[in-house]
Amino acid sequence: MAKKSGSPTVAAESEGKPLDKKSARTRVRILDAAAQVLSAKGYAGMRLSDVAEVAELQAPAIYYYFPSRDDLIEEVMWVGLADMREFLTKALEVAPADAGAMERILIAVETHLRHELEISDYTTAAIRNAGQLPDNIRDRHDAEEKKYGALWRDLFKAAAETGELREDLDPYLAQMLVMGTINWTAEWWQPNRATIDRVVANAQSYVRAALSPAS
Amino acid sequence: MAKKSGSPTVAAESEGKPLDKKSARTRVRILDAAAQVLSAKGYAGMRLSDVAEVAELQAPAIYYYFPSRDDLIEEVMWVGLADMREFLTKALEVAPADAGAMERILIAVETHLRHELEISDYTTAAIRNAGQLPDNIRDRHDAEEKKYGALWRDLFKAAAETGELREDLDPYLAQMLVMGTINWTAEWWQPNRATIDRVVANAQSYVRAALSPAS
DNA sequence: TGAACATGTGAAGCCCCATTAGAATCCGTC
DNA sequence: GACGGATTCTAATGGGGCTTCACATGTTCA
Repeated sequence: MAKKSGSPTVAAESEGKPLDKKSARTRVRILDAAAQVLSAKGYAGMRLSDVAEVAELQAPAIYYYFPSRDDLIEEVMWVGLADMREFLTKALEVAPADAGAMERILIAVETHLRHELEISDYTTAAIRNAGQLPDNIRDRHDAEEKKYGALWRDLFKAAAETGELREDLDPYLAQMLVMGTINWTAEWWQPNRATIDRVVANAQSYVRAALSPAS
Repeated sequence: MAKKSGSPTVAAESEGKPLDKKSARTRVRILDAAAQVLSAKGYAGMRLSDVAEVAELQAPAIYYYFPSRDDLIEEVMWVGLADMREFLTKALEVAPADAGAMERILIAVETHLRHELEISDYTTAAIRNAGQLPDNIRDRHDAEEKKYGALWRDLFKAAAETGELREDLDPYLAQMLVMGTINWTAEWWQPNRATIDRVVANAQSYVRAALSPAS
């Protein structure tokens, strides 16, 4: 179940430090490692020694970059969602102006899936551990999750208003069912069983048919 | 996120011991408690002291019933899946003889959802922690999961053969997308947002439309 | 009643792991 | 080519949690 690590985007926010110094790169290496271990072992199962090993340094070095284990985890979880939201926002911005509500939903499906399956670790860490966080970390995560959900809610609201969503589906429930459809892919997808393109195509076809009124 | 505990069915297999003795009931109390804690805290986060508290006894007492923490967890995870499989098997057996392939899939959707949302803790524990188990526990779990997946695979195979599954969907991918649709409900459903009946109705409508060829 | 067996307890052992302390090493700059 | 900050290491500290052990309490049945 070991996954790829790469974290190309990783909203490099930090606190005003330059981004290309050796220091910054080490910080990212630690975050990547943490995402990988967190995704595989879960909140309580992630050990700093494991993270250190993946990041190729000694555990105490982590404290040079993060005040505590929980702070590191909080950052990973937050980046996972924030990155995803940024991705989706951008994707919707560049969508053709004449795209209908359903087409915008399908764009969101593709964006979410590609991000989830390609960038991966951060997102799967965020998804899998959302329910297991202690209260102190949960707050920032929940806030970010709400923002991401709001993007989707707007898409469904629009579809309901333009009649592109079947009447016998509750918009809220439909949204949750779609998010389940795509979130779950991270649990079963493996590169050797089907290409990402195939998964995206099938998921889009599936969602469009599930939501659209009979023509 | 605390959930209900109840474990009505709990395939009471054990090793030939009588089922109604005080002892057996205590054993079930411990299993129920473990399922609840496991579901909430994850594999590594589940503490025997938490389980003991929920089960209303002292932690060492658990060792009278289970050889180790891992054995207890293994049993919870296994029961979660085995119970579900039994449920689904029975539901398909009593299905009307003239039910089509699609109807049988919708029966499976309903059965899975009701079991997941009503019986809950065992299933959510099994679902959430499947990826975080150490190898020694994983084996029995994977084997059972494969059996459950086989039931679904047959349903989709049948639908593909009778033409009740759209041609542009890969049967395997379609199965995974449907299972995502329903598995994910455990992550967001709350009794106060929608009744189980509504969720079931929406999910069935969603899945049928997603899979069926345009009429 | 009392003897065997079934259940449950409290205290202690021991390993693992986050975290801290203090020193070593690297690296650019004067 | 050595000073100073940045970065990383090794070696301890301390608490938490699974597990064991020896004993208490309860229960069943002759």
